[in-house]
Amino acid sequence: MATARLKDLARKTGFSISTVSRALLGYRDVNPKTRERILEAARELNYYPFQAGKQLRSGKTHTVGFLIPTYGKRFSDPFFIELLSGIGDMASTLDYDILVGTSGGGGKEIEAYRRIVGSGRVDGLIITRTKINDERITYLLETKTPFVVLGRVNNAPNAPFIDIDSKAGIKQLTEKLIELGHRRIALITSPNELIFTRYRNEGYREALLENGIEIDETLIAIGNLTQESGRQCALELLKQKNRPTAIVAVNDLMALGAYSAVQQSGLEIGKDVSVTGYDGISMAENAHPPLTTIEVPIYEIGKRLFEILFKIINHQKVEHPQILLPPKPVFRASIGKPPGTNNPSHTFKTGNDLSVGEKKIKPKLRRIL
Amino acid sequence: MATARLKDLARKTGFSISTVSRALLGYRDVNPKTRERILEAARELNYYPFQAGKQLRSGKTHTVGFLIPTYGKRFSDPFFIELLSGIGDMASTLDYDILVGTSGGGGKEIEAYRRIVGSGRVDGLIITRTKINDERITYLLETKTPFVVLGRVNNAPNAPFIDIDSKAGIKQLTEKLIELGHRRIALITSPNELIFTRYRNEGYREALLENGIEIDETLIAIGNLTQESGRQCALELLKQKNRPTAIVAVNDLMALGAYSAVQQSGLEIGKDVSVTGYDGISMAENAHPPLTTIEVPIYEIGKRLFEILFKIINHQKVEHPQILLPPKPVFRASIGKPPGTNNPSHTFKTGNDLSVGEKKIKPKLRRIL
DNA sequence: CTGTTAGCGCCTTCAG
DNA sequence: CTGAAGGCGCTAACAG
Repeated sequence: MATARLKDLARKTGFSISTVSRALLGYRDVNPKTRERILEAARELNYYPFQAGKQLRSGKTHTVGFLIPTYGKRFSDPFFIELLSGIGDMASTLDYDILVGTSGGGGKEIEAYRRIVGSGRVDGLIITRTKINDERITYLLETKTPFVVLGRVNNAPNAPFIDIDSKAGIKQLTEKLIELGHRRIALITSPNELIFTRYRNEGYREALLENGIEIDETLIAIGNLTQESGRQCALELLKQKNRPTAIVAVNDLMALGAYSAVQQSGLEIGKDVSVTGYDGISMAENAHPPLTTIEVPIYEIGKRLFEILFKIINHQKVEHPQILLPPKPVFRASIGKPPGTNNPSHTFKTGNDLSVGEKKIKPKLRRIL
Repeated sequence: MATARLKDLARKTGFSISTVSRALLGYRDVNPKTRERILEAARELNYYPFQAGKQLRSGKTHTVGFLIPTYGKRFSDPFFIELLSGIGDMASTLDYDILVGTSGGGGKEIEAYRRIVGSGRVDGLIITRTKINDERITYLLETKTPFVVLGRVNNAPNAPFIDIDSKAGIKQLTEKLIELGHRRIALITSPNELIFTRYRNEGYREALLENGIEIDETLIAIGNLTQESGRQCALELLKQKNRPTAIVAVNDLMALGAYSAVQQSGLEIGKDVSVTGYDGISMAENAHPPLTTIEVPIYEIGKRLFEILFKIINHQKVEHPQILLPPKPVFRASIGKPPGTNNPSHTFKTGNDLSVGEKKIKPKLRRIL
């Protein structure tokens, strides 16, 4: 019952190992009857080509690597499972596998990359959470290892990537808050070394400055992207005597953490304090009130990231190696006019999406019928 | 700049390939000076043994497999990222990698297992979301592939596993609701074919029956473990004229979905409707109000699952191959007395854990001082 | 159309 | 203490 190998198929069918191999690979110089018998035997014995042998010959692993970035031990952004699902589904469609690793406790992250690439375990890598002058990128370029980035990098102008224009995204959310009448708008942002922090901070700053609002550094808190850190940052922000009436968080998890802080402080989201996030994880939609955020089609992006990487690995031409998608803000009940405004505070109805990035025409037509 | 191989080290140091190999593996029959020179060269050239070559010789992949169970495309239970982090951290400590796959769209799940095992890509597997008479288990037993299960199986009495006694867990939560005065307690459960559904349903049924409450089948809804399905199940349940005053969901994600439904219906969680979950994901703690649930130390369990699998793979003795952990209920503000009771409805304070599984003595002492 | 042969990188006898 | 040789499973060039 041990797993079948070419040898076994050869013995069983009476042909040589190489004929068996050729038949299975679909070479044309094999007698159709022979091929049929061999395929039959392969099915019967549940044959799957032994990967290591194949790799040794071909140099291909049919595997791509993805290292889960971890900030501390209880890292659990659902974002990554969706990303992984997207990558995984497309990978399995194209008959690839995914090697997943973690930076593994205290070990240096780059070391994990060196090991995986150096030992020839993958044909390419998908990189996320890029940092300023990211050493992983430098290493992959040096070793000519194919890779694709979710997000952007600053040390490789030609690196293939997919990203959302998050500067524009955060800017739009901030502008919406300003439009609603907010002036004291806080920002819960991410560590400075992360590339995307730059873009998101910039969006916030631009929105304020263009509307004549001065940047108040005491309204800016730096979290580590976890829900708990969002809660703590928000608690600090709300402690101030002249507390903010709105909080812009750079990811949904921290925004949801801010929810806790607001409610814990006896305040109401969307009324006393408006909150926005970024990512569009499903928890955002189902939160109470539903969270205003930027929808990121992360499952789809995962698929497309893999497609790009696949093409690079197989030396196919990549039509668009650098994709910057427009942000898709979704305004929900987590934002409203600041307290002290006459008008009804809830501008957006619970559970009702008002997507800007997407044109929704169908519903209107339906109503007419 | 191509990756260094034994050949390169041999050329560089002037020794033969086999001497280099032995030096690197720490064999004692190598001249210390020789070894030093070889190790030096290895460091310099950034040598990592080529995995495929090693595997071909040794039969070991130093890799374990984990297939993400997907119910539909937007599956995103944060539970799995934490599990994966635990597995991954322990794996990297013991110098193993993880091969992750998805069932990949419509493809049969078992096919993915056959391919991964058949092609010799892994030394063992971690299995989750087991079904009744799970065919994966049958297959792994047949092929003598090492595996370990998160949860239990019904078709392999000796299969190594780690599980929480979820029957007892759900029972404790249900009993607590009964104790608070609830009589119409609904259940949002999972598909029947999942093994754990049995245990959790049983806990619910036992709690009711032992307290003289009849099972009302109209109070039982079956979801698919996603937040959205929890919301829909709860909506159905709350539509009834004689609506339930409490909802027991078999996982946190569905419980949080129920939150939406309750609030959408203009009701208040913990007051009009009590809700409990299961898993203890971080979103449960940060929800509003915080969710009563069973804490599952999933990161730790991931680590221990890998340890067990590691031992099985390496033919080490496993002291406790079957581990059933006691449930650890955490009562939070999502539950209270049913409406119409005189006493104040909020028995549990927001954000204050009242863990039963854990003895908390320190706080009391602190108060005395 | 089919079989023989060589070699990918590694480890491990076996000789010396 | 060191080197030569064989073979894990697979593919591809070559011979017939």
